[in-house]
This record gives sequence, structure tokens and C-alpha cells, in this order.
Amino acid sequence: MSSSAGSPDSGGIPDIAGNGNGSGQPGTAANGRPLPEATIARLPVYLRALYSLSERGVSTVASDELSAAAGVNSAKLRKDLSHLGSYGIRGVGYDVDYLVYQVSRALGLTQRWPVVIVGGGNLGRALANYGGFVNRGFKIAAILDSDRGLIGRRIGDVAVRHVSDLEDVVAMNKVVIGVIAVPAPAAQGVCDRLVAAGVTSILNFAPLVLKVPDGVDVRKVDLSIELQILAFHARRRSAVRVERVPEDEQVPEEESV
Amino acid sequence: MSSSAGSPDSGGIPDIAGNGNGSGQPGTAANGRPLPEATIARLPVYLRALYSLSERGVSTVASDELSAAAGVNSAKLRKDLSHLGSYGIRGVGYDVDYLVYQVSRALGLTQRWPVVIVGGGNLGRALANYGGFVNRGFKIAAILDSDRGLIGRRIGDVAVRHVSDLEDVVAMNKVVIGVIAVPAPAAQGVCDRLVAAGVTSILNFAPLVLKVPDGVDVRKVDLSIELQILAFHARRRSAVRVERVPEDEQVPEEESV
DNA sequence: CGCCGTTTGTGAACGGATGCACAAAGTCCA
DNA sequence: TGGACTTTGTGCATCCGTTCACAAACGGCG
Repeated sequence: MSSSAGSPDSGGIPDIAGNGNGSGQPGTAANGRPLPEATIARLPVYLRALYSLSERGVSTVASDELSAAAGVNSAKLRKDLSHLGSYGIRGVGYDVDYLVYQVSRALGLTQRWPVVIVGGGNLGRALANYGGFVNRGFKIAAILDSDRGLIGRRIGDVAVRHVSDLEDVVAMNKVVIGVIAVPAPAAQGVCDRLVAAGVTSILNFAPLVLKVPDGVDVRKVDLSIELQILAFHARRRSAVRVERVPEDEQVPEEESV
Repeated sequence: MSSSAGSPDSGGIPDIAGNGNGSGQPGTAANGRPLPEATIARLPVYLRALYSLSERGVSTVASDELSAAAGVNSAKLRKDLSHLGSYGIRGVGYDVDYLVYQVSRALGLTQRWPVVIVGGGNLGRALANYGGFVNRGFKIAAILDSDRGLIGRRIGDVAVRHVSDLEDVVAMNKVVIGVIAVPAPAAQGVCDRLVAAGVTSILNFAPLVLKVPDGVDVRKVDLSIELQILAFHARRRSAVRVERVPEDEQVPEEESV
């Protein structure tokens, strides 16, 4: 524990309405310092595990179980959660529903963020159909595409609109999060328009490095990069394994295409 | 890769035929130590930037330019590349094509890895159509789905097969990399079958934590996690600035960035 | 009421990654 | 040929994240 976390007590579950850590600033830990980036990246994983537990009727969970479900070290889990405040009960564990609430609040998911998806191809459609998970904290303000043949087609429960509506959609719905699911050559242009329209957070699926002004947050998801990292480890593994593997089992060596 | 794997020897570029760093072990740096994980994760980004330069006819690039194109610090780029060997020329920069070759080799992309994609829905289709990028080092051995209505349908230039062929496909093509693009409830089962069949590297798009035995490498791509991280930063930003106003007249000057 | 087993929260040590700053090494031109 | 200029490769200090290990805190039980 630390300085000024006005931690209520009174036996039961404390502090539902307030912000729990005494700091009015969102995105700050109980000690007033910003949340570590690595912690932020893990909170959604915990949250999903917690939802799963909650749906199964589990009301209390210890850090051992929760960390196992999330695939992380238990000490790491405890330290991550301790950054949000002191919400565990020693000797018992964490109240699942209360922790769902606290983690959601820490992530800013007490509101539903409108998201605009640019690109109505297979990827855009896959994203829109993510349904159950996207809906926890997000709603699709619009799906945009430049192909007029797609306009009006419904994906999930949203109709595709033309990309020329981008600025209108962002302004009308106060969208600050955009997803780019267009081919690489079109991505930077879409990005520039999103930023100009007021979007400050971008999830980029196009395989290129977007240039954005300071203050705009970009995260990228790139299939080919992930595959290449896997290939690296796979090759290292296969090279180590060669000694104890029959010769015809080896992964093909050099090959000119 | 279009040109020959045996790399060009022109103008005193050293050490072509060997593995460049004197170590026979793939995945090790020039000093014999394993490559840092952070470096591995960036190599694909450099590689893409290098391909782009090469296609534009650029033959030589300095770390400043390349690092800008890759969106990283130039010292970081140089240190990353130095782990592969000393392939730069002081006062000049790096030979683009030669660096493409070296980075490809470091990543294990001198061979084309067969990949099996499980799930022929929108996501699986999107992955299969990644085309140009997936083909740099990878080929799709098969796309599998449990929906018999999809069987035989062509995606890219691969026909969808039934998921019951999984073990056959993996065995026949010596597949070690699998992509899971099925709904969450089916993912663990698919994962278990892939592992049992011999797959040791898995790229998971389903929103859950896969349980795998030691020695199996799993990377996950999760839209909702990325969105939640973006939401966190978006909320922090919006809290620092004033609440968004419908009118676009606001220029808050709280802090300079 | 006090003891016991359990679990949290965290201090501290460690290891990896980052970025600065500079010497070494090469090119280019007069 | 030599000197000025450019750019690499890296030592070093720093920061961030991970993990161990344990004292403090809690509920339950006799």
C-alpha cells in the first residue's frame, strides 16, 4: 500500500461509486504514477478471464487461478492489479465481479467507444463480426469502403457506407478510434483523413508504417510479421532437433524458388 | 524471392557463402549469443522497408533513412543489424539487396514455410488473400473448415478442405506453422489437434489463452485487446484535454507536445 | 480469543532493452 | 596521396519489466 489511497474498509466490498484510488486522473495507478505500459497490455487478458469466471458463477478467485487462466506469472498478476488499487482480500483472493468493474474502469470501458472501420473487405467483415467481444466497450459507428458495389450491404448489424462519409461519421459520432483495414497503398491516405477528422487512436492492419503527427496513437497488427517471428523460432527449433531426428524428417533446407 | 539465393559478390562485400557470423547455429547473433527477442520482432519491419526501397531501385541506404522508414530510432536499428553481423559500410550505409538477403536468412526465410490455416470464415479468407506478403517466405498448404458448405470453394488459389484432413495435410506437407482462425469455442480443440499432428508454431486469432505443451510457440493476435489498449490511451488523452465539443472551435493549450 | 493456514502486496535483485555519444573505419575529392 | 566528411558499430548509463521471496493481513476454527 502507499500514500493517500483513501481505502475504505467496513468489512464488505468497498468503494463502488468512487474512483477507488483517490486520483481523479484516469490512467493513473493508485500511487498517482501512470500505469506501466506492460500492465495496460495485460489488463484486457485478465478482464476476459474474469468475464469467463463470472459467467461460470465463480464469485472469488485467487491470483494463482486467475494468473493461470490468463497465462501469466501470479506475482505479475498481483503487481499489475496492485497498480489499480488494493482490491484483493488477503487469505481469500479477489471478488470476481468487483474486479471486473475495477479493471473495466481502469481501461476506460465504462463507456462504449464508437469505432469506425475503414475497409469492408474480408478483414473488415471479420472485425465487424467479432460481435460479442467488440461489444464489450465498443460499438461500430460505421464501416466504410470505396467500392460502391458494397455500399448498403449489411455486415453484422451495420450497413457499409461510402468512404466519402468518413468525416461526417467521425464528427457526428464523436469517433476517436479508427480501424484501418484497407490495402496498403490506400492506408496512409485513409490515416491522414482519420487524423484530420479528429481520430486520435488508430488500429492499423495494413502492412506499412503509418506516419502520424504527435499525439496520435497507432497500434499495428501485421500477419506477416507474426508469421516471420514464428518462422524464426521454428527454424531454431528444427535446427536444434536435427540430431535426434531421422534424416527424412528434416525440414527442407535451402531451396531456390 | 526473385533473385538467386547465392548472393552477389561485388565490390568487396565480405563473407557471402557462409552464414556470415561464423556460427552454424541459426538464430544466433554474430557473437554466438541468441538474438534478442526485441530485435527479432523488428527484423520483419526492416525487411519490409528494405523490399520497398529495393523495388524503388534504391541500392544503398543509411541507418537514418532506413530507421525512419521503419519507425524506429537509428541507433536501435544499427544495434539490431549489428547482431546479425557487420554488414554496413562506414561512411556509406547498407547495401539494400544484400541486407534483404541477410535479414531474410536471419529470419529463416530462405525457405518457404508451408502454413495451414484453420478456419475459412472472413478472417481465414482475409489471411489467405494477404497474397503478396504472405508469399514472401510462406505458402498456404491448406485452408480447413468444418462447414461442408465451404469445401471446395477457392480462396486465393487454394481450395478449402474439410478440417478432418488436418492431420493428413500437416503430415504430407511437413507443416510446422498453423494459424487458428476459428471461433473461440473451437480453438483449443483445433490447437490440440495441430500440436498432436506435429505443428510447433501457432498463430492464434481466437480470443482465448491457448494451453499448449512446452516446446510449442504460440503468438496471439486479438482485436479486442488492441482496441482496449487504444481506449485506455484515448481516455487518458481526452481527460487531459477538454471534453470534446461538437463545434470544432477549440484549441486548448494546456501543454506543448 | 488466539492460533493457524492462506493469500495478498511489495521490497529488492536481476536481466533485458533503449538511446546517447563517440571512436573507428570507410568514402570522396582536391 | 592526404585530409575532411560521413556513417557505422558499440560502450555505457539508464530505464522498464520480471521474478523471487517474505512480512503483513485476513478468515476460520477450536
